[in-house]
Amino acid sequence: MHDKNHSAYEIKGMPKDEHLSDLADLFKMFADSTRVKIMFALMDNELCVMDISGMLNMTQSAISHQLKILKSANLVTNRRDGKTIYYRLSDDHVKSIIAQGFDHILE
Amino acid sequence: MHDKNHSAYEIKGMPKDEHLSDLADLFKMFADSTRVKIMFALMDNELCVMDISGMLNMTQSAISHQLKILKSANLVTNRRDGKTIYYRLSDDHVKSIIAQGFDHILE
DNA sequence: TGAACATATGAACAACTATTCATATGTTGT
DNA sequence: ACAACATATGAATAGTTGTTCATATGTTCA
Repeated sequence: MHDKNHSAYEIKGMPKDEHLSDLADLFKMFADSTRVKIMFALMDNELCVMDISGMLNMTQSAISHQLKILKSANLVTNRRDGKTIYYRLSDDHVKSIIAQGFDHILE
Repeated sequence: MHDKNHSAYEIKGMPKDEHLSDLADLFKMFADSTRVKIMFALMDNELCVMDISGMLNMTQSAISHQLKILKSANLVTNRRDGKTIYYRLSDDHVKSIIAQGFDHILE
């Protein structure tokens, strides 16, 4: 049976559109394999752009663009040391989100 | 070897490209606010297409297309009861992935 | 069988996105 | 100041994706 008089406001526990949009935006960051690879690479150590570029066998520009996107989402931060800029994950949520994703895949 | 795909596999602890692609594909499912809303709506009860369509104030077609995508990713399943087809989440990973995402946002 | 209902589907279009290429910015050592 | 290096950035492009519209499939009941 279904109730035709349901309105959006009657949905229990449904967060506001704004929050659901933010949630989707967060997952967008993990929805590209290049970005996932970058985050995976940053799990253990901080790395500079050329390190990542070499590891993933992709151009410096492509990596730099993606790092900018990840930084704008506050998933990575960086520090400058001379000419080199080292990137690292900003917090442990990144690790746990990726780990949880793998849990789902490897079952 | 200077095989283009070889270098990525030399990274310690870096899963294979195929798995990282699967991971990104999984997160793609959560990277659209319509799909997140649908999954959220299915957290408590199973619902038919028109229920969801009404809740989200979107066309039946749009919801049906997205449900097909979610089903192809094995995130939802369905059962037919007469004319109506009820959808539900296929497992609890969906809930925990969304919950983890919210943890990150609400801090 | 036919009408009403519930859902699925294909094509088309607009919006978005990741990469490439060329170039700019910023840093170090000479 | 200049050359070499490391990274950032803007524009262009190709590929992807979500929604709409029209229509098809499948089910129930009279």
